[in-house]
Amino acid sequence: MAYCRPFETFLKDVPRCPPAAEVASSLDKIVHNVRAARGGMVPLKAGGDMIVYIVSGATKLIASASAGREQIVSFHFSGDLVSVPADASHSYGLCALADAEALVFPAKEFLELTQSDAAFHGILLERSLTALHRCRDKAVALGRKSAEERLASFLVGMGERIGLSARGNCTLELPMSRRDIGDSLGLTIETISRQFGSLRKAGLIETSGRWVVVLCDPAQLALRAGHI
Amino acid sequence: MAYCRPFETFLKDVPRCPPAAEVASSLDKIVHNVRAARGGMVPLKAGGDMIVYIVSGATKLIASASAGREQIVSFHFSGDLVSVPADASHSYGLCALADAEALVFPAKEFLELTQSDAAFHGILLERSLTALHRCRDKAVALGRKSAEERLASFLVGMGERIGLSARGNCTLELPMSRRDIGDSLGLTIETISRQFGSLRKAGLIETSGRWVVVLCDPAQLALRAGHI
DNA sequence: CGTGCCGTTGAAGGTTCTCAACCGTGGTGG
DNA sequence: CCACCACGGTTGAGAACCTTCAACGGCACG
Repeated sequence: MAYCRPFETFLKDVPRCPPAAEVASSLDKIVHNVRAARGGMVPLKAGGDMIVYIVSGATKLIASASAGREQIVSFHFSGDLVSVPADASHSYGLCALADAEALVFPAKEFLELTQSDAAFHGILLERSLTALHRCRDKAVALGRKSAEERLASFLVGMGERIGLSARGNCTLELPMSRRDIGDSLGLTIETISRQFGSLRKAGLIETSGRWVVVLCDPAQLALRAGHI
Repeated sequence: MAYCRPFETFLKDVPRCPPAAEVASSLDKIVHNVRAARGGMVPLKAGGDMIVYIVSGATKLIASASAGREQIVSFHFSGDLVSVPADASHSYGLCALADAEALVFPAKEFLELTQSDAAFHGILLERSLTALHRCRDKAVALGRKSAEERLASFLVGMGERIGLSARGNCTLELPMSRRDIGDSLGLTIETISRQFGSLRKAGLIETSGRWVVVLCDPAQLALRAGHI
């Protein structure tokens, strides 16, 4: 029964109110409980879109274009729900930034089984719209912003999602490498490094080691991010 | 009662099966029937996210970053459902490419009212996931692709959505200007023009006037688009 | 203490942007 | 009817930003 616990976390976390026992048990039948070590791919059964619930850890959703180029489409943390398409213009995969535990559902069955539960479906819709809005903001950054603006934008966004705010500043423990940040912002690691240096020199951030970043003035940083 | 017809189109087009009369009449109470002339903004009541159904015409969803830079996030044609967020990192607006007619719903009420209709909500979820997947593919293009690949990607995508296929080629009547294409691909009009020239010289497309593009070999074009 | 990975820094190069001029089309008015 | 203008698109030259290539530094691990 210990094997079951992540699924129970999922049931408690995602729907606003617990789904009918029947729905829960049907979902339990199609779920795959998986783990991935830091740097490894989250194993997704081939053949169809998947819905993945991140139980613990942190992950990146990677799209591969031709010629080995990789674009990180989004980062996901525990509690997030990710839709991973199988057939698209690019090939997608989910990769662990830190040791991760996830629940994998075939999307088609997942959506069919939850359809009877209006509240549950409502949550799914809400979450997918949030994901869409985030993806659009990312598209704006990739399409129209300079390297500095992209990094500022990234830091502000991460601050809002996983930062610890205190007295006007925000401390951030990034789970991803410079390379990951570059692959997410459409830039190279060198450019990321230089922009970190530039923001540091401007007094907007402080860094300590590879992972910790302090946003000294998030509002000012948001301005530099080109946000409205 | 003639005023009512777009709403009926919506009811017939969007849900797989007609919603309960009660749901339909509640939706009818919150809908705003709007029009926008070519080049004009689709009027959205301020104060909250909106869901817009495009009855006829063609539209672009624009995000404004600071300094007047504009990024076209997506194009939408008749039958499409668009979510327009009010509070985001950037300011969004819907603009008509051709004279357009649309139905505007406040998102919150729309989602609440349709929640009781499982099939309807299912469709909404499916459509928002499609939008998310398209947005991700766009993010890959903006983050990791050259100008030529972006344009090829755009043309292939438009071909799939609004092209007329015939004997291995695909004729496309674009409703948007070169500037719009540039704003969508994160490039300038000059670069768009040069890449059109380059694809024309390569024999992959033919153009006639401003609007008509023939994709001579869509498969080859998809290869140039850097698709997997 | 050596090794390997990640991050930083510097110099050269390339793709796209910016600026500018020119062309073709469609609409307007004399 | 045709000249004129406005607008969108095309083409060219130079500049800017980011990438590429390369070397170096620091931290973790064996």
